Amino acid sequence: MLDKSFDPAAVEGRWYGQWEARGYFRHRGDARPAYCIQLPPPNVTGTLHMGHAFQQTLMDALIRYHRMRGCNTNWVVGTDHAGIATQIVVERQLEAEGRTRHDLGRDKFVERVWQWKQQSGSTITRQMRRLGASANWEYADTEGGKGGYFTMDAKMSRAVVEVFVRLYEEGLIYRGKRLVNWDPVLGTAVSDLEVEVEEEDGRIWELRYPGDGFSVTVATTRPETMLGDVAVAVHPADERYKAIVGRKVELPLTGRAIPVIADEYVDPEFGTGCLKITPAHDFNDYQVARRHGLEPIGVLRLDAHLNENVPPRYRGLERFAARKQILADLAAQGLVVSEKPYKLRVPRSGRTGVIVEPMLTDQWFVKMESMAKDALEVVARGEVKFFPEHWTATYNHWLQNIQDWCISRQLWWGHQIPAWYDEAGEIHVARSEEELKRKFPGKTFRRDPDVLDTWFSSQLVPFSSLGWPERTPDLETFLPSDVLITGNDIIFFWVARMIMATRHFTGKVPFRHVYINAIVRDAEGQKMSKSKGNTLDPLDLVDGITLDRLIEKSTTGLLKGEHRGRIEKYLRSHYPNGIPAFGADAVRFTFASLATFSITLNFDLNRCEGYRNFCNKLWNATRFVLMNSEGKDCGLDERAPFAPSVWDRWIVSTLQRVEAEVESAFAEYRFDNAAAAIYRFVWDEYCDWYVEVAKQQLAAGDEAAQRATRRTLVRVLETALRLAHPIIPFITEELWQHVAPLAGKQGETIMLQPYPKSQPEKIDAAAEAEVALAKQVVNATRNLRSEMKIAPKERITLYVTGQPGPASLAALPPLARAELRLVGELPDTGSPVAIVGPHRLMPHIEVDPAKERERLGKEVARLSGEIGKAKAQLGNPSFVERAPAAVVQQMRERLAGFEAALAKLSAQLERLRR
RNA sequence: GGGUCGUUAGCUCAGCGGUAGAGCACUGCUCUCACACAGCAGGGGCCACUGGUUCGAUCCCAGUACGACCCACCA
Repeated sequence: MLDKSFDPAAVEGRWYGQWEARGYFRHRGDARPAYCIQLPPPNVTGTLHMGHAFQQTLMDALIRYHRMRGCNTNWVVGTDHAGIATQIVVERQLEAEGRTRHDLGRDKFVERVWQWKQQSGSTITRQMRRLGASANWEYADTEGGKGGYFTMDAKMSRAVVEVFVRLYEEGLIYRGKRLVNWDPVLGTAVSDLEVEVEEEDGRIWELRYPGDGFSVTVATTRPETMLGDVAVAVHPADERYKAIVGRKVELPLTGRAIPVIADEYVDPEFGTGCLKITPAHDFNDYQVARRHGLEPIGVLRLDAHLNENVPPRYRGLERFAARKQILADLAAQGLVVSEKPYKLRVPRSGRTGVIVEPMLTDQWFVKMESMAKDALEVVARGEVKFFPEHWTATYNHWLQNIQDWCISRQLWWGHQIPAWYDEAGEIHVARSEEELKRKFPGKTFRRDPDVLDTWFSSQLVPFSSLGWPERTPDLETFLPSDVLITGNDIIFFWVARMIMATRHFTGKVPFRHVYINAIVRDAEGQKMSKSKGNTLDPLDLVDGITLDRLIEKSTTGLLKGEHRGRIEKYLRSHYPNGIPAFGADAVRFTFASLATFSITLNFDLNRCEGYRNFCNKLWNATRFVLMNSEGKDCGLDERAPFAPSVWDRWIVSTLQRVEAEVESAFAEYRFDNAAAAIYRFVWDEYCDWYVEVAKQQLAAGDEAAQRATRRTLVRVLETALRLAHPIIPFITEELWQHVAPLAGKQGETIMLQPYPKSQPEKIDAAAEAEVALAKQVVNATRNLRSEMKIAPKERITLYVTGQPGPASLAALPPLARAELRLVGELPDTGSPVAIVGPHRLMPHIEVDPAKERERLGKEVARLSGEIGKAKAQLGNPSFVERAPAAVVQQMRERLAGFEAALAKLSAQLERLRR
């Protein structure tokens, strides 16, 4: 016997361990069609946030759906070493101990990161399990941690080296001194994508550079870079400056003379039309200088302090201190023409938030042009499709304007670049140092200290996780995978690069579909952020949390103390009683219901509560069915007399439609529609109508009718559980264990049962039409009861004209609490009347004739209005001529229906007037 | 500067050429033998604005306003 209400904690605890232990999540080596999803590998030391929970819910729903549809499913999971992010975390730990990574040295530091990884590495995979993720944990898992692959484990690393070497051999990887974005705090290059440009309030200065008998005025937002100027540029067509092009000006504070050059890049309309050229610290200036054969002069050290190329006075100054000093010195010489507030776009490092400097350094790059072209083509050909489709434009735009990718990072945590330098400084790229030593006996080599951008290894995941470069059967079976579910923020970082890399190395696309999931916001549509206190921990929704604990959690580890008060206030007003335990199924159902093609998803706790209630509804419906079916004849013996009612046929028919609806919803990735279809069927149809009628059929029917009712109750429920399982796995498993035997089903788990398939032959249009009318009749009667303020418990006598069918006859007594009197004409009592299709309904009660006339008068007015509108439409000749015949016909029928109802009502009103 | 998405009931969102929908919230009445995490009934919308196309527009087109996001080299 089931408990009186659904207790998610008890149910969830029972199932996940068993599923995993019995190996249900694993792929098989058989001939069934393959279905594969690659999880975007979360940071190994990360914790689960709402975005993960959302994505994973969708992935798990698809995996479970396809597993039940008979596919050989393989949800490939793993974790990412997340170079910069992880290194920062460990460096902060060291900082707290008063040490830096340099105190430890590279080997010890890397060792320490591994320790941190071992210690905190399984958090996120544990959390995924709590949400029911049926991932293939043991797959691609060389560390035996049942957490999938790790991007730095031996197998994945081997693929990284292989890819690097091959690209180098193909001439697609090169090393060179280039201007790159430099994070002076981390001391590493970062890629364009890792730089976030924000508009900020700053200043702009105009500086005068004196020449012989003339001077030029240039504008700058970064005065400290003037020490590295190599020229002043003007537009070639600018009449004001034609005379001075080719002449020299003195670069103040340095005594250097620099030329005035002419270049198309300069906008003569902006400022004075003169532009200082600092090639070592500006991307545009770098290009200009190259065109004019000017050598860059770097003035910044890698830590963004001024270097030895500047006058002694400024050497060693930090960049902003230098700015101050330089401005003061220039002002003293009368060379600062103006200083104004200015909105400028400041490039900041995505990880540290520090202002990045363009810095001339030796770095490794990948040539992107040819691979990008191919990646554009496979999408254009439809081999990879985006959902929603408009993301294709974003993808295309980036690839059409792609720059070479700087892949080297001056970090310690990551894949060290497989390149060595011999004594002569010659570069050798090889699979290992041993290979080099065999090739060049006696030589000594020094390995390049740089590591690769984390995305360099992530981009290989679609094939490296399947065993590449070995030609494994899995590579054959599961590449391409079926769908990638990920956020729009990593279309460039990851999606595009996976397509390029996978195409290049395997000739295949990595996945056929890309579903770009919505960004999870809070209920008010605000971005979730720790400093606002509006983040939600998915597991707090599952398990519940008290207000005190929530405040404690949200305010520990904060950097800025002043946020604390605001966060606490937010939490107290939004969660005065903490968060109740909704359970994993409710959280999943909420995510599915909110998964429209919108760009954002506002996670509303009220919705979550509603879907917890839905789970409880399903639980109780099952409870009812079990109470009435266990130990009784549920029609398992096909030979026993069996008399299904029109309601029985109707619910089975409706089920077929819902099955079809869910199937197309999944095919279109419309999880919201799938969830809504299931919700409506279970609650609005099965519980609200079928179960209520079934009560009557069980109480009053003969043996054959009872058998048919039980059989229908049980089988429809059993099917609905399977239908809902991909979205709400725990509760459906628990309930299915009880229901399945009554439906004659065997099996250890619902997970491996076949998914319900719509059977069109079971669609019964006649039953549907009859039940639709019966519902209207019941609703109209209930409406009359409510309007007439008849007590809910009171049974009424109801006169009905028009020979009601069996569906109405069965439903009216229990659902409208009415004793029926079938009549040809209504008695002349002045009781209220409702008109439904061919029927007139009249509860036998005493009413105030005046009030009843008023009520009928309102209804007459409403109908007259509708008739007016319909007549106007049909009276319009161009409508009748041009609109499709079916639409016109529909309008005529509508009008006829209104007119018939109005005639009956008018007659009734007339009678009241007598 | 270029681009994408959005603006529908109090809130969060479906619908996308022919009678405006859901969940939650709200208002009544019911603790009725599966469920008060419930049942029944009900109120609530010039579908942002302005034009156009059409017999007909929330839906298609153009523009405007507001909002969100992405890309971009103006010192």
